[in-house]
Amino acid sequence: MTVKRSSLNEILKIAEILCNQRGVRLTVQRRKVLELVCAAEGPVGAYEILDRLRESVDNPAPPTVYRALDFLLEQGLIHKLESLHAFIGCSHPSHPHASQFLICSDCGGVSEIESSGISNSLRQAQERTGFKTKRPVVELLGTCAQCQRTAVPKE
Amino acid sequence: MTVKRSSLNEILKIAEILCNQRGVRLTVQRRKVLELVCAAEGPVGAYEILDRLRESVDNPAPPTVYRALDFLLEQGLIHKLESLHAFIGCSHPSHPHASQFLICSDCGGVSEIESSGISNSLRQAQERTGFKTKRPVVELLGTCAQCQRTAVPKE
DNA sequence: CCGATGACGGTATATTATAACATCGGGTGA
DNA sequence: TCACCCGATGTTATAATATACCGTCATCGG
Repeated sequence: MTVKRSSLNEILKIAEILCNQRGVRLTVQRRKVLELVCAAEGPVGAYEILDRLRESVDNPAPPTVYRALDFLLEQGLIHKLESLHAFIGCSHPSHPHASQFLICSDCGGVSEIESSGISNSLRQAQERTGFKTKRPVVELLGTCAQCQRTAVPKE
Repeated sequence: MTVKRSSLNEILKIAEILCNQRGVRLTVQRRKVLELVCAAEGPVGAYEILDRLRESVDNPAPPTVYRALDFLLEQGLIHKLESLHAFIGCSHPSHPHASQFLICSDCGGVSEIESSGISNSLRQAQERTGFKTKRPVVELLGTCAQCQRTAVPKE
């Protein structure tokens, strides 16, 4: 269910191809921001990206980062984690999809899952209500299996 | 599926009872903030609450509002809409539950639904992954049935 | 060449949220 | 009664997140 993360180079190559196919430009900044987001261990905030961008760009300002992030979001190359105000690389950008996120508050780790069960039930709810979803936000905040084992046994 | 919203007085009464049962204090500020959130047409931001609070409190500061909101969230009397940075009264505070929200970007309306299908599929995903959810965030951003009809027919 | 468009730089500021510390008030036990 | 604790509140300042706005530049199609 959990999707394996591709290597950075792989991701960048896919991104390049996708943008070409779609006739949109993966410019230097956009590419750099994508790289920073995907290279990160976990989710990264916009200002964290901004900081890391300082190493390769002269004096970047917030709009620079946000513009790139907006583009990458539109292209489905990254996701925004609303509950964390942070961004994370998409595990499988090649096809459009609705993802769900398991966010561990202990270790900070995030798993992107793509559960057909969840997608189906969401779709059914939409059919019942006539609501048309543009962007689904499904984020489960809690404790991952690993951290549950590591946790203090009693207390 | 959509839950009818109770009247303001009803809500306040229920809140009072619940807090008594739980041995927590629904103080004047907390009650006032709950009232403001529930009286609002749709979701309200913290600073919007702050503004409205000025009418009944001398010179309220952000922490006043956020503290009250935190309390109300803990007690399940309101919900936070992460994707809007806004708060909304809980439609059915009497029992613990996981809600989902349909957020219309056209009219700004929000429906709270409680779909067993969605809950079940989320639970299944948790069982598969061993993840333990403390707080689920399920927000569908899009267009409500009403606004789809109202929308420009072609374009 | 011209005009349109999209990307970018840069400044300022809006918006959302919390840190830190002082105070107050009500209950509890000595 | 008094000392004490603790939860709630007041107050100031600031952190963190996000966008408005405007000018410039490059590219592309006509």
